[in-house]
Amino acid sequence: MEIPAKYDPSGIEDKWYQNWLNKKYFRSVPDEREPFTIVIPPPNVTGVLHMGHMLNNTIQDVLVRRARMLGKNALWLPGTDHASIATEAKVVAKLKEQGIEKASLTREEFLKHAWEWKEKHGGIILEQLKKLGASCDWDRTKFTMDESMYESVIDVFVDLYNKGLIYRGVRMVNWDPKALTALSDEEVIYKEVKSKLYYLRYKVEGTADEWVTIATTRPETILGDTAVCYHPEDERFKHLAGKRVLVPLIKRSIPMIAAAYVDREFGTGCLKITPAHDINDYHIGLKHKLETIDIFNDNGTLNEKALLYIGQDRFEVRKKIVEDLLSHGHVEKIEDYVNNVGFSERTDEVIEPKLSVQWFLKMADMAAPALEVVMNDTIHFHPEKFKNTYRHWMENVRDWCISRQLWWGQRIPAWYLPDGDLVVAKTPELALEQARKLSGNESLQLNDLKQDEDVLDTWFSSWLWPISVFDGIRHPDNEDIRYYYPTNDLITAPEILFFWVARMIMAGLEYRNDIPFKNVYLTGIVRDKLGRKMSKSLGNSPDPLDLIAKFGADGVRVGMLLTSPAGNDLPFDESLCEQGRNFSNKIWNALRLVKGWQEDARLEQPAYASISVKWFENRLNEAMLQINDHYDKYRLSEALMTAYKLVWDDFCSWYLEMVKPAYQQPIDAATLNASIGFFEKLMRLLHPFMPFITEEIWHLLEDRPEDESIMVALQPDAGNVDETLLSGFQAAAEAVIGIRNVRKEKNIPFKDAIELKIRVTDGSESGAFDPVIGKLGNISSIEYVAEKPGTAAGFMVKACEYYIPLGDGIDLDAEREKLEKELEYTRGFLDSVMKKLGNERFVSNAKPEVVEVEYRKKSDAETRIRLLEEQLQGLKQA
RNA sequence: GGGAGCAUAGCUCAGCUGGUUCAGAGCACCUGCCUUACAAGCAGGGGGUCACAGGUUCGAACCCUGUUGCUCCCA
Repeated sequence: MEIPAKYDPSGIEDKWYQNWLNKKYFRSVPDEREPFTIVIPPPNVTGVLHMGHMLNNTIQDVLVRRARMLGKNALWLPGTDHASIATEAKVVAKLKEQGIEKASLTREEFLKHAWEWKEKHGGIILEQLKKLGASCDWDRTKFTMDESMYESVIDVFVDLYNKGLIYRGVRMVNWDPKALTALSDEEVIYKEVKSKLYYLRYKVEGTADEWVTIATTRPETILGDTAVCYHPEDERFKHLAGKRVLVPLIKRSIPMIAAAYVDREFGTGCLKITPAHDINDYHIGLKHKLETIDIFNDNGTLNEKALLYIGQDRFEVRKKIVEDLLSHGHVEKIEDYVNNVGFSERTDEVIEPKLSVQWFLKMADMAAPALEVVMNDTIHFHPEKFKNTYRHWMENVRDWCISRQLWWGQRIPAWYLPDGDLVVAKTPELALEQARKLSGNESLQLNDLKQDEDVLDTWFSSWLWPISVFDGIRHPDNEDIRYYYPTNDLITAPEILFFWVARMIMAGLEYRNDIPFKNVYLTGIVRDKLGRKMSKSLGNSPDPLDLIAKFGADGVRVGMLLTSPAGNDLPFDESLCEQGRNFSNKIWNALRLVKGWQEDARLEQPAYASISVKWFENRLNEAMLQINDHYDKYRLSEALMTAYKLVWDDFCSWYLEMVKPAYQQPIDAATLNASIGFFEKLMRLLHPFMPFITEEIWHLLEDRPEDESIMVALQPDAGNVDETLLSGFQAAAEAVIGIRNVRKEKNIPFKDAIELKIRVTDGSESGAFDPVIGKLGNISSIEYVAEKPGTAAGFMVKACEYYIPLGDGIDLDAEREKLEKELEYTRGFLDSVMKKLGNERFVSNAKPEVVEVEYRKKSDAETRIRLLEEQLQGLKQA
C-alpha cells in the first residue's frame, strides 16, 4: 500500500468521528466502574465557535479521553445556555429585519419566534465542536430551557423564597435602555470616554443675583435634581447652610445640604444631587430623605416628570439643554473631561443607573461555606493563585439581583393579588390556592392573579447546571445524579469565576450538600499577537473551522495546547497550529518508514537493535511517568510537550535511526515487532491530544478488527526505569554527536566509514552502546586503547576519550587550541569547587549530600584536567 | 483610593522544600545539507547581570524589605 508523504487530515477526521459516533463510544451510562465526569460550560445557544471555545473544549476533550483510557466510565456532558439577554437581542433584531417590532407581539408570540430561532440556529456551535473531535455524549445534550431544566430552576426559586433567601427590593440597578433590562455589575463594561464637564449656575432662592456653581457631566439630569451639596467643612459654602436654590430652566426649589462625601477638589466643590440617576446620589438621598425624581422612561427618553423635552432621547436632550442653559446664562464654562462610562456588555449601550424593583438572592450565608471548601482545598483551583481572587470576592459578596426584564428565560413564579400582595408558587394552581389562603378570599380566580413579568438571570439557571443536567433537583435520588455527581473537573475562564463557578459551588452545597466538582481548571484568554482579546468587533479572531480545514483538528488542538499553561493567556498565532500540523506529519512519516520495512524471519536481531530496543523501552517508561505527573498537576501543556519530544526526538531522531536497517535491507522480526509495539504505545499516549491521526495510525500499524478503536484502548502502563541504561545511552548519544562534529570539522562525508579508538580511564564505560555508536557514526571498527593514538581528532565524554585517526590531515595547532580552551574552563570550574570546599562554614553547615556532591565534582574535574594535560603533552610531542 | 497577581533568551513559558552541568524547554534566529520516512525535514550553533536596589544565609532566579514597570479585580 502506498502511503502519501504528506499527511492529509481531511476525510480521515470525518471518517473516524462518524465511526466513533456509530459505535457509541462517547456514550456513558452508570455502571460498576469509577465515573469520571465533566459538564461542559454551556456555550450561548446563539454562539458560534471562537478561539476561546477551541482552547476550553480541547482541554476538556483531552481530560475526558484520557480518563476513558484509564478505564474510567467517562462522561462529557454537552449542552447550551439560553443566554437570555444575548438571545433575546438577536431575536429582536431578526424580527426587526422582518419588520416586526417586539412591542407589537404578545409574550407568547414572541417566545414562539424565539423558540423557532433556537431550533434553527441553536445547534450550530455543538456541530462545530464535533469537528474538533469533542467526545461528548450527545445523547445527553441539555439546554437550560429544556422542560426539566426549566422546572428545576422554578423549584429552586420557590424553595429559596420559602427559605426567606429571596426578596424584592428597590435598588439602583444598571439599566440597559436598549435591551430594556437590568444588568448585573459584572455585565457592565467601563470605558474611558472623552466628554465635557459643564459648570452650571443655580440661583440662590430669595436673592437678586446670588449664584452657586456646580459641575456635572450630565446636564440633562438636572431636571431630576433634588438637592445641591457641599462639604460640611468647606468655608466657601458655609454661608449657604439652610438656604435653597432653584434648578435652572424649571426653577424648582431644592435645598442646599452638606455631606462629607463631596470631594472639595473636584469641580467647584459643589455638587448636584439626583437620587434617581446616580448611585452615590441615591445613597445621599436616602440619608437626607430627599425626594427622588425619575425623569427617564425605560428606553432612555425623558418622561413627563422631567417637565421639559418629554419623549426625547437622553443624548439629544443633553445637546438641547446645553443650548438652552447657555442662552439663559446658566453656563459658567465647559471643560474637556475624560470619565469612565459604563456600557452594556451585550448591547454596548450606555448604562443608565435606574431605580427599580428587582428580585434579590441573599448571598452572605451561602458564600461562607462556598469560600470554605475552596480555601481548604476540598475543591482545587488550577492554578492556585485564583484562590486569592476568589476569596476577595466571596468576602465582599453582595446580594445577587436575579430578575431581568426580558421574556426569554425562566419566568419568575410570583403572582400578584389584586391588592398588591404576592405569592410564590410552582404553578398557577398552587399560586391560586395560596392566594386564597393569604387573602381569605375563596372566590379568587386565576384571572385575578397577575404573574410577574420578569425572567430570571441566566446565571440563575447555569448555577444549577452540574445538578440539573442529571435531573438532581427534581429527583435528588436518581441513579445518574448519584453516580456522576460530584463531577470531576470543571474547565472554564477566570472571568466567570464569580458569575458561575462560585455560584455553582453555592448551589451544590445547598442542594446536594456536596461540592459540584473536585477540580477547577482555569484557562487563559486567547489573545491576538498584539495582546488584544479576540473579539468579533475587532475582527481579529480567526475562524476555528478554517484553521481546522487548514491544519487538521489534531494540528489545531496541539497548537492551542502547546503554549497555554493553566491560567495563562494564550497569545494566539497561526504558526502554533502549523507546528501542530508539522508534528502530525512527522508522526505520519515515521509510520511510512516503519510500514516500509520488510520483515525477514530468518534474521537474527543485530546487537545495535537489541540494545536500542532496551533503551527505548526504558526511555518510554521514564517519559510516561513524567507525563502522568504532569497530568496529575494539570500541566497539560507540559504533558503534551513531553510526549512531543518523546516522539520527535527520542523515537524518530534516535530510536528509528538506531534500528533502521540499511537501505532496502530487510529487518528482523524481533526489532520490527518491538518497534510497532512502541509506536502503538506512543499513539495511545498521544491519543487524548490528537485523537484522529492516532486512530488512523492505530489501524494502519496492524490489521485490527473493525470494532476496535484506540479510543477505548487503555493507556500504557509505565514499567520500571533502568537509570544506568539511560545514562549509558546519554553518553553514547554524546559520542555520536562528537563524531558528527569531527566529521563536520574535518569534512569527512558520512558515507566514508571511519575508525574509532576509545580510551577509558575510570572503567565507567560499559561499551553496551558501542554497536549503536558504530552504526550512527558509520564506524568501521571500534578499538579500546591504552594510549592516545598518534594523529587523531578527539573529544571527551565524561572520563572517556574518543579518537578518530586522521592520517596526515590533522591541524595540530587547532587541536591544541581546543584542548587548551577546555583545560582552562575545567580549571576555573575546579577553582570554584575548591573555594566552596575551602569554606569552613559551608562544609560544616551544608547538608552532607551537598558536600559530597562537591567532592565528587572536585575529583571529576581533577581527572579531566589530568587527561587534558596528557593529551596536550601528546600533541606537543607529535 | 483599596485588594491581588506578575516581571527569567527575540516570543511564550518551566524552574517543586534555597544546594548535582541550575540558568532550562518549545518556537524564532544563524550555518551546513533536496542523505534512500519526513525541506511540514535532517545535522550543527549562537543567545539571558533571572526588572532594579538592599537584606537574610556557608550558599538566592527561589526567602525578606524597598523601588520601578505591567495586568486584573473592587470602589
